[in-house]
Amino acid sequence: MAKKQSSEVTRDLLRAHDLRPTRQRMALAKLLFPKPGHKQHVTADALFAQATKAKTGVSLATVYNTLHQFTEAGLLREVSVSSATYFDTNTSPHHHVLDEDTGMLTDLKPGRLALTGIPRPPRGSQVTSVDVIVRMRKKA
Amino acid sequence: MAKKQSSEVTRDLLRAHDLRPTRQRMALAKLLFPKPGHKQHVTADALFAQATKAKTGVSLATVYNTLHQFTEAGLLREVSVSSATYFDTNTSPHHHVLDEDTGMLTDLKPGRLALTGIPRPPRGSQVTSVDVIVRMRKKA
DNA sequence: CAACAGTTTAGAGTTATTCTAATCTACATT
DNA sequence: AATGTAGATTAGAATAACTCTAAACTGTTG
Repeated sequence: MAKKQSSEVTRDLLRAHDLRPTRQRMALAKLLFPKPGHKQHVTADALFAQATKAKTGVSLATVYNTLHQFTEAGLLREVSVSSATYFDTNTSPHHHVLDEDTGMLTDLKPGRLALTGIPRPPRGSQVTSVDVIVRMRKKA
Repeated sequence: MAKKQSSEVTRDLLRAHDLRPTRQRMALAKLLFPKPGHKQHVTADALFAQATKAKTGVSLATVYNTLHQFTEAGLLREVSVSSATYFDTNTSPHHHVLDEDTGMLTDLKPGRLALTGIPRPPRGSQVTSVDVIVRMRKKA
């Protein structure tokens, strides 16, 4: 049986990452890490919905705060790009570098970055695009 | 001197892609393709600002419509991911497949997809992340 | 040049996320 | 154990990037 991670374990996890074990963080951590090794992808909205269903008193703002705190602590990894969409007049396949400080997007010289092993799509589906975005930022 | 692409050339470009050469599309095409081979990245907002500065009467909605039409026509390539951010409890480096029909994000088996030739960041900068997102969708 | 399909538009609506500033709480210290 | 306070939470407003709607306009075809 998939037993829920104990409060004690969760508390220790938070403490180990310098996060005060508040009621809200405990609840969210239990949803995110029900047991060691359990992997999942979650959006802020989905997590908020789960927390709400579980009658945890947690606001959406707290879900966002917590997800970012957990990410900073290394408990989560964020997957996304700048929310803006760029349109590139270069229509040949190539990849991009995004300067997070300025928002500037530049092409990666084609051929420099190689990508192999793109999975075959299931029958009836097609790969619409493969985007590689290397994000760079000034050192703190 | 970098001469602006003539109206004639622009008109032909649009016609060749089954797009009526309206005043608005002509203006935007000239901004996007000032001369053959000129490559650039542009956001809807930035293009709208350019068009506005050039005193072209073009609405923001038209800029969006036009960018998408040009993309469908193959004149542009869109660079972005789903606007939502996902948080992944798997913090080890790996890449993702996004099912565009359902919004479901799944991990790519590590090792399957290999990435080589990631550029060295300029001094003082660091690579914050390298995201590879393979997008799939059901065939039309 | 009439007619209509295709296009444009202002402004409202949506979605995902961040901000604000007031309230609350964990916990180190008394 | 009570207290002080830095840290945390919250409701709701604000923002950003689009998308939608439905009315007005325009290229093109006959």
